Amino acid sequence: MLGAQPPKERADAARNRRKVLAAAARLFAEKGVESVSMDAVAAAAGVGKGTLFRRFGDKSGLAAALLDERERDLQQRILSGSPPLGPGAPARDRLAAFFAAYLEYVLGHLDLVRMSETASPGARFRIGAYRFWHRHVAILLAEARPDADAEPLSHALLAAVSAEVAGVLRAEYGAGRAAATVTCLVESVSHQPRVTHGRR
Amino acid sequence: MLGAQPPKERADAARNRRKVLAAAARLFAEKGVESVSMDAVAAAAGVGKGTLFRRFGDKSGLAAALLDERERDLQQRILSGSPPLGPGAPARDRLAAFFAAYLEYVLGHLDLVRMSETASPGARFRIGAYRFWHRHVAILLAEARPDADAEPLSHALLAAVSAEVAGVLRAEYGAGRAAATVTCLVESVSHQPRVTHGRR
DNA sequence: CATGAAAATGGACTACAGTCCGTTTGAATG
DNA sequence: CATTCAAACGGACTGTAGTCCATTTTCATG
Repeated sequence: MLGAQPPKERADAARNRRKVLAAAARLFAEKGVESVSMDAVAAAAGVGKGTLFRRFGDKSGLAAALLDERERDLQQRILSGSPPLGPGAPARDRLAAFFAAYLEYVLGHLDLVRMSETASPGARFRIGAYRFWHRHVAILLAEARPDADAEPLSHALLAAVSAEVAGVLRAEYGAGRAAATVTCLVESVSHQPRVTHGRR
Repeated sequence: MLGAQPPKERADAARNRRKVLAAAARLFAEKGVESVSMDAVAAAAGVGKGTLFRRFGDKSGLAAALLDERERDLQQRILSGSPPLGPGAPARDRLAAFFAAYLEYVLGHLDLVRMSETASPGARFRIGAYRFWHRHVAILLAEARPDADAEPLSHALLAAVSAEVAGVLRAEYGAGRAAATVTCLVESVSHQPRVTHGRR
């Protein structure tokens, strides 16, 4: 009953998907993500434009597909790696570890991630991977700060490590201060507030 | 020595600027910001496309120009209004007040602000107004949390009230929880952390 | 292996942002 | 008022994202 739920992929489709991903990876590496047009990718891959868009939806989808492997790696380390990134450590520590690792991931593929987040408006929140990060953070946050509204707060924290923001932080202050800032933010939020009994 | 530093604006330029802003405001209100093209604005204003772009740079510039008045109002309330938004209140309270007011401003003009932030990549951080908000937050933060790196942290906090994030927060959780979340975030960050002497 | 329907293909087509440059206009000067 | 030239103008032009649909390919079935 389990198994190949998605009703298979036709042979020509698989072949073309590989051709496109290979061509896109090469072109992006050569000329930079920004300056490669979808026409150029289609031409280099030897497929029609329609094929390209049918398969990947838009430019952000193509970028997301290229990031997929790296993403899965980080997801695995979260789900079953060693603490504090993986299970076993206190929620606060796991949050800090996740944000540090995620920031490193984003900065390591900045242009691709930016493209995957900004090609179409709101793209960031529709990507499957974002749901995963959001869920992960929300669960940890609910544990570390049971008094807070974990789901929306998770969006708010993740905003600080979007490609645009992470890129500006590194460009203006350097990778070290960027990382320290994210850590500071996350630690500030993941501690229970002092009780503010009585006086305002 | 003070005064008209910018060497004046020619009469035709001023006339056209007014025509464009009026036409854009009308069209945006009628059809929604997203679905109005720059061609349509130029046609409705009765000016050429070149004029439109010469004056406003790009679509995000046009949106920013339309927001200008509302923005100045908020800036005035911050610089010389009554506390806690204006001067006089403790930094922590001013931060909370600013973020609440800014969130309300963003949500009140969501489409325009989104356009001003996302029309071109990185547009958000180049807009003059962003510099103002960033500076304001950084100064207050430096006072409330002298141990933190205020400038980058200010970017990180402002990320939570970008049009994209604010829009998602309201769409998914409603305006009330969105506001509470931003307040929670800001209050968490603007309190000195407990000293974590010794362990870990 | 023949067949036929669903899936995939490719490239012409549309719509839009943004550029370029020859022409027009405003206003400062004598 | 005539002259002059920098500033502003406008619309044709370019490059790109994304759509559409007539044609081709795959593969399950008999």
